[in-house]
Amino acid sequence: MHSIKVGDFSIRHTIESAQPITFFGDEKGDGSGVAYPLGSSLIEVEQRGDSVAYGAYGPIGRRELAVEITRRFGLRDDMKRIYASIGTDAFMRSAIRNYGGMRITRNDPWETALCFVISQFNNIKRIRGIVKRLMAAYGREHAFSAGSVNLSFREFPTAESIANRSADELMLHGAGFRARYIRSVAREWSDGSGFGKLGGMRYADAKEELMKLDGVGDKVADCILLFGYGRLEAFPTDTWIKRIVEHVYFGGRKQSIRAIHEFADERWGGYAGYAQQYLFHSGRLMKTGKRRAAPRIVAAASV
DNA sequence: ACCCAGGCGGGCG
DNA sequence: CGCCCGCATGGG
Repeated sequence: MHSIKVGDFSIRHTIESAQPITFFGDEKGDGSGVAYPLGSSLIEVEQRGDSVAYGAYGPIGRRELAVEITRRFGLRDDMKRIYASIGTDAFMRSAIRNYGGMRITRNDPWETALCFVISQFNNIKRIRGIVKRLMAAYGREHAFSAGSVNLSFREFPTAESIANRSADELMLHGAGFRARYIRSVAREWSDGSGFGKLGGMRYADAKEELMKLDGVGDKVADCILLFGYGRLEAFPTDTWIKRIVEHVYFGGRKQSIRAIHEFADERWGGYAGYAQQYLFHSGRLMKTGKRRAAPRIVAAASV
């Protein structure tokens, strides 16, 4: 295990805020860490105080691993600057106080796309279940043994491996009416049309490009841009965010999605994505009354 | 038994 | 455009 020191970081709040990494990672019971597959390696991360310990099983090199951890958990984000930028009202400052250190994770674009296509009109528990079953069915399996340690895990399924499946087959894993969206997006993604270029495009253009996909609308496109491409100006507006923004900033008056986007852009600009995550997490925990919700262990790959 | 979930596409006025 | 509807499934 290697270790680095990081300030203003909470792996627990980051994981519990239900970003893509939690959809396929195996969380430690106390929220202090997570294990997740990256290609043919299994990455482990654990926080102890202000230091982050990490390690990996598999071929990933030490340098590559350090880059991965830093990127995946947004450890280069300037939180002081972000807090100052978005913490312009009491509600947001309270969210920052309660969940400070929560970062926007940077995940693989395809994996993010799949997770959030599945997320539509669905609940987080079931989203995780569906993703897990897809991983079990289509993810390449890897096994490691070193001394007394034996472990196996599966990769996240590639777009190609899902594109070849029929919608009917995908339904068997509980995907429901999203099965045809999953298949369609996987086909487009594996067609080599190159969603890599989205990283270099203007935000509005990249979003428009994503929304051409069958099953990707305004909200899912923003999730892919935020969590998959690190576009911090994206402001995914789901039912939670809509309710919270209406309640906190519009005195409970109903707003259109468009109006909420305009508001977010004007108020939080380039860090709207961070504002969204703090709103989402604090709002959701308030509603469910689970201010200190303990994460469920969804372990399949145990060490 | 019900109700709803990190929406989306399609059809309508 | 804005609104309304149906949608597979399973956990609470």
